[in-house]
This record gives sequence, C-alpha cells and structure tokens, in this order.
Amino acid sequence: MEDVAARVGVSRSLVSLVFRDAPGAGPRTRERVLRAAAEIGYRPDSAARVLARSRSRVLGVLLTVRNPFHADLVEAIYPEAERLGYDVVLSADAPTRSSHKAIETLLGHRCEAVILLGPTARPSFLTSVLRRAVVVSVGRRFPGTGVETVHTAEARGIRSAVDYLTALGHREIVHIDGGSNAGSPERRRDYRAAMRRNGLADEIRVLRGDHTEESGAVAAHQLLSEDRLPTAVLAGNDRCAMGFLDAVSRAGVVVPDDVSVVGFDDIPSAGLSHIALTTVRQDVPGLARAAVELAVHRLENSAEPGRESVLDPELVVRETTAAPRGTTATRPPRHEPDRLAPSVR
Amino acid sequence: MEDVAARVGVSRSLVSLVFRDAPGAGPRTRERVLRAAAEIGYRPDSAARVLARSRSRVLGVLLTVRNPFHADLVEAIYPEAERLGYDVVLSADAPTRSSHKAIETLLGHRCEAVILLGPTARPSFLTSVLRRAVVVSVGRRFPGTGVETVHTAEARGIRSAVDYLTALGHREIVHIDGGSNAGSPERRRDYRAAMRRNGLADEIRVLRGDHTEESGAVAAHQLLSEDRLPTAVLAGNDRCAMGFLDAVSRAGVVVPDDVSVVGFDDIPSAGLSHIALTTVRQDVPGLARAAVELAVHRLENSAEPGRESVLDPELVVRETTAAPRGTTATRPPRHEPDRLAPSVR
DNA sequence: ATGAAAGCGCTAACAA
DNA sequence: TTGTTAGCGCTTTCAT
Repeated sequence: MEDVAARVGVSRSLVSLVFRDAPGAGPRTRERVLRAAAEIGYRPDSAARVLARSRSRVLGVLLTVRNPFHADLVEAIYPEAERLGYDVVLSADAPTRSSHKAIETLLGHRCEAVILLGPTARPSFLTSVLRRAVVVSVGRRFPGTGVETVHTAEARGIRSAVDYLTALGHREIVHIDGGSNAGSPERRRDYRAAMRRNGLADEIRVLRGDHTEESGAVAAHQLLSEDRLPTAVLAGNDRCAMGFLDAVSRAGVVVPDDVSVVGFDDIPSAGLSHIALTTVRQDVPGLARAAVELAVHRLENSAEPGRESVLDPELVVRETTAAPRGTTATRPPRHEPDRLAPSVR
Repeated sequence: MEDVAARVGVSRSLVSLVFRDAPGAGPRTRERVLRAAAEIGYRPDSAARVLARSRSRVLGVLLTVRNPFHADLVEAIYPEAERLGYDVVLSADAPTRSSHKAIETLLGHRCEAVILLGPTARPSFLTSVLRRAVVVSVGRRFPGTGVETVHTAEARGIRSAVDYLTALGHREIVHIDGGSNAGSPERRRDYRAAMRRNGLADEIRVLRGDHTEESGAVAAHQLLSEDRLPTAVLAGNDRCAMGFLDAVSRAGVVVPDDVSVVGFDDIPSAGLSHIALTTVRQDVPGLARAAVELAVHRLENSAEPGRESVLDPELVVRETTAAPRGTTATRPPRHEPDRLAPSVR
C-alpha cells in the first residue's frame, strides 16, 4: 500500500479510502490509484484490515461435508452473505474432527457469527460459543440459549405428505425415521399426529433409521422379509428414500405400482429423471437467507438474541407415488396442487 | 492479553511466549498465565498474530461442495494439516460462485498455499495465483506452470480393471467417460490402450458422460435401447456407475449376471452392502497427505516448484462383476488379488 | 480532497 | 527467566 501511494504520489490514507470505496476521493485520483495497484499487483491484506477496524465481516459456516443437503445450503448462503457484504469461511466436522474443533477454528478466524448446519454440539458448548460470536443453528432448536434458529415447519411438510398419500387411498403408511438427526424427532412425532388425524392410528408404524442411503436399504430388507409390503413409505429424508428405492428395485418391486415412496428435503438428485422422487422440499434458499439475515441482524442492530425463523416446506409430487395397487382410483395427474401448493421443480 | 499480563503481574511478552508455547517460560508462570487467561476468557487474536509474524500457517482448500470424492479428500486433509501445524479453511465453488472467486477469498484469508480439488480454473489464472501463494492441484495436471500436482496413476487403475474383466471372459467392455472432468481424458485414453493390449481393439466403445449419476442413467438408457447390452461397463467414476446401476436395475437387468459394472474412486456409498460396487479405489489418504506435504514442503524448504506426486490406485472387487452370461467360467472368488493387489475395504 | 499520526493485538529481536 | 521496544499493514480521527 505504501508502494501504491508512492507510485501515485499520494498518502496511504488516500489509497485506503479508495480501496474500501469510502467517500472523499477524487474520481481521477481513485482511477490512478486503482491502476497503480493493478500494476504492482497490490492486494489489501485482510488480516491487517480486520485488526484495524475491529470488525471482520466474516461469517463462519459449519457443515458436514458429505451431507448433500448441507451442500445445497452452503451454495445458497454464499450469495446471501455477499449481498450483505460479508465473507464466508467454511469448516467441516467429520469422523476425525469434532464440531467442537471445527467451531473453534471458525472463531479463530475471527468469524463474527457462526452458522451451524444441523449442529450436533451440546447446548452447553454452544452457550460458551455465544460469548464470542452470534450463533445461528439451521435445523435444530436450542430453546432458551440465545442461539438464533431457522428451520422448516416439519409438521406442515409431514402432514401434507400423509394427507396426500391418504387421499390417494393409502392406509398402510410406514415411516422410516431419521434417528436423532436434525428434524427427525419432529418428523417422527408429526407423522404420528398426521396418521391419527386421518384416522389411521392403528396403522402407525415407525422403523428406526438415520439420514443415510444405507438405512433406507436396511429398512427395505426388513420390510421385504415380512409377509407383505406396506403400500407407502415416508422416509426420514431423501437419502434414506433413495436407499430404500434402490433396495426394493433390486428385489423386483416396482415403484410406485407396488409401493409409494416419499422423501424429505428435495436434494438435487431426487429430481433426476430416473429417480423422480416425490418429496417434501425444504426451502433451501429461504433457510439460507434467513440464517444469514438473522446473523447479520444480530451483528448490526444489537437485536435481542434467540429469534426463530420458520419456513414452509412444499410437497413436490413426482413419480414415486400413486394409488395403492388393487385400487380403482386412478393415479392423479402430476403437478396437482394440494393445500401446500406442491410444485414440480 | 494486556489484562492477562496485568492479572498475573508479568509483561505481555511473557503471555505471548506462553500462548505459542515457545521455550523460555517458567513452568509455574506458564501455569498461572494459562489459568488467568481461562478465567477472563482470553483467546489469542489470530488476525493480530498473522499480522505480526508474517506467516499465517493456513492452508486453503477449494472444493465443489456437492462432490462426494472431494468430501473424502477434505476429511483426509484435516488431520494431515493439523499434524504439520497448519490450519485449514474451506472455500467452495458452485454454480453461482466461480472457482476464481473462491480462490480469491482463500487468498484474502491469507492462505499461504491453496489446495485445489479437481480445479477447472484456467492455467493463466492459476499462474497469477502462483505469485501470491503455493498452488497444489489434486487430480488435474498443469505442466510447466509451477503448480504442484498430485494425482492417481489412472492408467494402472484402468488397466487393472480392464485386465480383470478380460480375465473374467469379457470382451464387450464399454466405457462411459467423464467428459472433461479431472482424470477423465486420461481414463478414456487408458481404456483404449488397455483394450488394445488385450487384443480388443475392435470392441472399443466410449459413451460420453460426466461424473454424475444422471450421466450413468442416460448411458444406461442408450444401451438398453439397443439390440443387446455389452457384457461389461467401465464407468468414468462411481457416481456414474451408480446411476447406471440404478437405471438398469429398474429395467429388470440383473447385475452382475446380465452385465458387469466397474466404477472409479471408491466413494463411501460404493461400499455399502446393497451397492457393493467393484471399483478402482483412489488412495484418498495418500492423495491428501501428498497434497499437504507438497504444499508445506514448498512453504518451508523453498523447494523447486512444480513437483508431481503420483499415487497407485487399487482394484476393489465387490459384487457388481462376474463372468459374462453364457460363460462356463465360474465367478472368481472375491478378494482375489490381481497385479495391483485389490482388496476389499 | 488530502495528509499526519495514533493505534488495532500480537510477535520477535534484544536487553536486563 | 523476564521485560522493552519496534513494528506487521491497515483504518481512522483530526487537521490542513
């Protein structure tokens, strides 16, 4: 910067002004500074900048790198953060790396807020993080801790799926749950409620699972080993649904003729033509926007902590659902809206 | 830090010494400093630290967040970097975010080296990055640019797969390629070479694809629409193989009885019991270690740039390969070693 | 519109 | 073993 200033024959402050395009710089000077900088390949040093103003304008995102839903969220977070003038750094947890450590790294890089995707950290740890940064949790709630939260209205999503299947004539709808993953306890509970609402209390059946393809396949084998399949399966998420789909297909079961399958999330591969999974879509852009806005709002307006943002999901009807076999009901036309205005991507 | 020093009654330098556990601090003083710091919740400020020493000891990793192979690499990079005392920050490219921009972000965070996973950036851009940081490319070569490179010996992998299929009695082995993705041109070329080596020059057939499930499914439909299937398919990567598997299974084709399938990479889902994909495993821990070491070596030993590290792949025989239908040859026992010592995870 | 000077919180000689 | 003293490269009043 010294050099740039010298080259143009001005003081460093001027160069500084230009680079954070603050008012008070001659348009011509501005131009000359920029050119000189380009010539000698000058780049502002962010560490020095961060040190000087005491703000970093950096948002940290914690993700599980092998989770496709997280991948979607990350991609949606970038443009939102940029829009508000924030930078984003990513840190991943993994089998060999605790989320605890991943968060510490983020803090070490001076993130002013951390956005945690489906965090598994203990509330007590988050509380300690709260003293150093704004914390936003996506998908999991931490009531009373001061953590900002954004999540999907799981109940509405599950209900629209169950209602839809019921309208199609299904009664034996089993739920493969997602264990303790973000959103799963809610989905499990909401499934039960939705079944009861439809007078299907006796048909309630939950198979344990998690959010992996493997668990869908395991559930499939379990079901295949029994007398007969249920007519519909509501999976804990898309990956689970896809594992289920794969396993039953190999066993010669035809979807949706023999069994209907509904997922949750609407990850990109769910929409691929050869999968065409009917699923409850989470509003990824909305979640991303809400998460970033919650963080920035706290940072810039000293708002009260612990706000919550809830987004509506949307049933996306594709080709893995139809009326149960032996039913006279015709398969409904695709794209048919239900009360939550399902749509096809 | 000021406060900590005051609290213990020593100077700031002492506290500094303690925090980067440099020699020259009394074990008792050390103890007291640490305690005092804990009490007032002091955390060293990394921006200031980076500014003061002119080294950051941070490695930047560029990945495509929805690429499972990248996910594996990232998970393997973390422990390696930590072992050598480096911190890691992640930056993702995406449809809405060019790798160009992602790399700029990394540089802005003062990464001393950037590790690019399957980079698609233009060599001219990388050259400009080279002036500001050490650049390591994983999976793609940039000869003569000064970029460090680590990649798999694609030729050995492809050859072992083709040799294995040939030994099983296959002749009609088609390759679904990976377009211009990292490693694909090599794999395409190596497939041709391996076919010729086995006297199957006339059977060479390459279908265009990319590294997604979708492309495997598309290729499957293409093949299914013809008179008869080839007896074996060598996919450009595992995702493509899995898309192929899925599509043919739905069409009632049984794998491996009707067609054998081999992938490339050995991503985690390839090993799932219900998939059991035979594949060419890339040495992910090895690639990660080599990438980190190349970067650190350059950084710390002023070594000559442009080194290359090549790792051997390994054929992993699972259950998607067998002798072609109508062959008397029995299916070979699993775990049978071939010249590249294939093994089962 | 432009310049001077005082830090931001830490590290790294060097002295004591 | 401990304290002193300069900076690291930038931002930011406050003058000019």
